[in-house]
Amino acid sequence: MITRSEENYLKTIFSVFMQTQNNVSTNEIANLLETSPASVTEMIKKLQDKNLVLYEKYNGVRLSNEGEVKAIAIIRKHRLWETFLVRKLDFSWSEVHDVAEQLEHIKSEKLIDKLDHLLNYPKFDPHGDPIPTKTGVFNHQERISIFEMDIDEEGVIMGVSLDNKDFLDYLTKLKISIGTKVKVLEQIKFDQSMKIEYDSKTEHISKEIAENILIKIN
Amino acid sequence: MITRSEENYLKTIFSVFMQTQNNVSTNEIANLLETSPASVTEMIKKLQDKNLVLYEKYNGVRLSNEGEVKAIAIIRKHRLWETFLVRKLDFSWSEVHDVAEQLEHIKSEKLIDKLDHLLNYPKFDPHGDPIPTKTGVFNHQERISIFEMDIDEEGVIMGVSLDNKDFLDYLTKLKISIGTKVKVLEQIKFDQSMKIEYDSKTEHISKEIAENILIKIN
DNA sequence: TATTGTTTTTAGGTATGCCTAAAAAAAAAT
DNA sequence: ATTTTTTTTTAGGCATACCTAAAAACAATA
Repeated sequence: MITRSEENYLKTIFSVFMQTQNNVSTNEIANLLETSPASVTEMIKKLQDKNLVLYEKYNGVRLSNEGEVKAIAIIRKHRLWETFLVRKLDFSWSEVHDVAEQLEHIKSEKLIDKLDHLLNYPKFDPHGDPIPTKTGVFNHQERISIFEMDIDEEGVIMGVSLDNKDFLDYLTKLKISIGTKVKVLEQIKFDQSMKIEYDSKTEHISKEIAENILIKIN
Repeated sequence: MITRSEENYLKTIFSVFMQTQNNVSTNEIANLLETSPASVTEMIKKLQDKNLVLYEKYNGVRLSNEGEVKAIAIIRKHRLWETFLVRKLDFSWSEVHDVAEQLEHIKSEKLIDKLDHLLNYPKFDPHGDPIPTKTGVFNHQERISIFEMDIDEEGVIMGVSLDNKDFLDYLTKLKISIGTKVKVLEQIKFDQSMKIEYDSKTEHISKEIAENILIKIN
């Protein structure tokens, strides 16, 4: 049996590795899970004993194949629950994270299959992140942030890279959501903020906002 | 913060007290929770420190008002989740227990309110047990078992008093469900089994089955 | 290369929720 | 009323998942 805590470690290691493609450091895991480096070392050893991670002292950690399967299953559950909360229970996209964080640990294969069916096998969650299939396949969509777009370039918003309530609430206030068509009008040198156009209006967004809104590429 | 384990103790104490109206013994809790009496004593002390139970050494335990509110909230969650699983995810009534046992511990008032709304504020769960309202009010329905009925007496099935997979699967096989009208035809002295009539057919059921099917009274 | 600074690990503790075995209290039987 | 049996509690341990402080390893810089 895999514990809730172990599941959280696997999820964290998976998502950092996805971004960096490098072994994940003890410190980084400790920061993300808001725990001490010492606790992380201890837990990693436990995960190693269970063949869920590959670990060498002082050299970070990565998931084993088995660990990756488990991590993807948790991510699948998290994203399906988020989709359920938004679509069926009228949660806003800024409210779903904490609840999904709990629901993702419920153990029942049947439950998650039925949920998937109820939602009609969604490919993306409310934040635009891909929902892996039962067999662990991600529907990958190349995305870049608005910050990386060129002047006059256009794109369609496909997701966000930050799951923070204030950020998401602000986007809602700006009426920016998945599917919105945007065009970059100007980039201000001084603070790297940007002027963008969408829904026939212009808005001025900070660098931090621009960096965390993702648009489709190709 | 109340832990998952504490919640399970409260739930158990509540349901035993409901049936017996007496202080609940250490041993009984231990049996129901499949733990040792020593662990129960220890936990009860912790619950006492949190003012969730009233406890005197060697004299059993009962819930405080605060503990009862908490217990009812958990039962509400459990029964709403069971209703959701059956109505929305096509679980059979024999499959819901274990999953609901996990889901009942999810902490989110909003989640449960929304679920209640989605299900249109159900008053009874799939086993015919009342679902307390948000304010803790039970919709009480007087029920007796088929075993307690007299010969030629008729009634409508309102629920079951046993949440056991084999039992519920057998009822499904017999096409006995909530709402079914039944009439007692005969009671066999020897083994106290019964002949009953429903849906224009007769069936022969054991004492144990008859005891666990509940019909409406008055 | 030696020193300084950072990261990681080890060592030793804590709270939770279990356990077994033994002691104490209560209940039942003689 | 005393003995026996049952129930409950206490005492001492164990695993999980955290912690802090100190030691060890690694990385960066003079």
